[in-house]
Amino acid sequence: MATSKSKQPVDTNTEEKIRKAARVVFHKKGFAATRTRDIAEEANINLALLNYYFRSKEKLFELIMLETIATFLQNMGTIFNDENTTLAKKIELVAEKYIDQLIAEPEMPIFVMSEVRSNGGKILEKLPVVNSVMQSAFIKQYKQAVANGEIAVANPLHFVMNIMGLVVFPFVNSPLIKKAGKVSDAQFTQLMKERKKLVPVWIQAMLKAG
Amino acid sequence: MATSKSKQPVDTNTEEKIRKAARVVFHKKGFAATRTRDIAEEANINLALLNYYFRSKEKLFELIMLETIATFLQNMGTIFNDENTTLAKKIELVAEKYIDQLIAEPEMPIFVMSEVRSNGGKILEKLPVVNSVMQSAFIKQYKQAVANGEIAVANPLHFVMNIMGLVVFPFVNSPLIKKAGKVSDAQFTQLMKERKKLVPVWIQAMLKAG
DNA sequence: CCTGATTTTAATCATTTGATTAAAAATCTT
DNA sequence: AAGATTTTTAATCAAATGATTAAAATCAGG
Repeated sequence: MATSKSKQPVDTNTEEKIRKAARVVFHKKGFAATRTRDIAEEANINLALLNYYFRSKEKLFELIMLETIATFLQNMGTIFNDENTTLAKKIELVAEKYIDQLIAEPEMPIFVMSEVRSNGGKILEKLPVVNSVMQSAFIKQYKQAVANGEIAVANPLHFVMNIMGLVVFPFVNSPLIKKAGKVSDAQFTQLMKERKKLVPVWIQAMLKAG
Repeated sequence: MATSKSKQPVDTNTEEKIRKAARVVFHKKGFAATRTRDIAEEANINLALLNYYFRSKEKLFELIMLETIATFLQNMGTIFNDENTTLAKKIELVAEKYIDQLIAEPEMPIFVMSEVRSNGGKILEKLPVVNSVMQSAFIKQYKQAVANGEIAVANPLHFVMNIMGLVVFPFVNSPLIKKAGKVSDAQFTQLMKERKKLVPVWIQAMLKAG
């Protein structure tokens, strides 16, 4: 039976190699379009080892999916729930950190969104964190600002959708944007870096309008 | 051989029934997760008829995909290229019509985005329209406004990404938003209707900031 | 180095799935 | 209505794919 306390060097640890390969392939092609043979090839291992270490394609997939979402939520959660930063500062931090993360791993959101869809949203049940988003310090500060008359649109959901939309959408549609805008990969990355500063400014302008 | 000039009533036209079923199933599950048997079942036809009328799953899929994108581009294209409306009016119209369209067919964008991804963007080659987006009246008016000093951010790509992001993102992430925001389907639709008025206001506020 | 446990491999299964075929049924033409 | 054409059906194929198995190779402890 496979355990995680192997004594081999990390880069030759088979279990780890498979997990990393699975992450790459699943992120790129999604669950249905991925064949276990694709993962085996990416990991340079015998196909049977995939089942030896992870039982099934489904199990391996669920592991990768939960790992992917958890990493993301963890990063954002620390920003959202910091009691010592202002709302404006949180917006800056979210835009900056999130865009950095997406530059490093641009396929993440479309992967998650696609699978949540085909999954009928059932995966979200396994993520209790989702339920506490609206109780975060971030949202409390927003509501306070609304009460103070500093913000025009009362519903914080619009606010969250706006930030996420401005940050995530370009990455999810990068092929279209590159094609329509005649933009190279490097230029696209440059545009995204610009948005790290622009999104907070835009969000502030939106908060006063509405 | 199948022709399109059948004399049967439309709702019993087999070719049409298959196309509509294929649209439903492909939109919901994507290419890879869709089995031709799913489509046959949805259309209530014998499996072999799918190949009889459309040759292959790939051919049928490409038809649905191009049809889906073309319908969308056509609707947006008429708004974008109307010489007789102001930039502000175009923004209002795009938000309103696009959101209406997405309320009616919320799976459309995630379907297109997923497949463009797994396709490596090759489908975009078959859509020459994509290349002319940046030559639309919409973009010309934007550049003019920048020249007049009415708009702070010079690059119209940011502008397009912002509108699309604000409009499309909520639909693409509706399962997450409904779960995290504890929002029912009806409430979600109501939120989207609110955004028809809000998005143009926000965009105007953003244009002045920057 | 021997022995038992663990890991890896090659071969093979069983099922799923896209597609085809030949015959039957329905429709059209004259 | 007869004969030809088109459409539909049931059965089946072949390839792809997730998974298993039994044997071989490797490793760890004594």
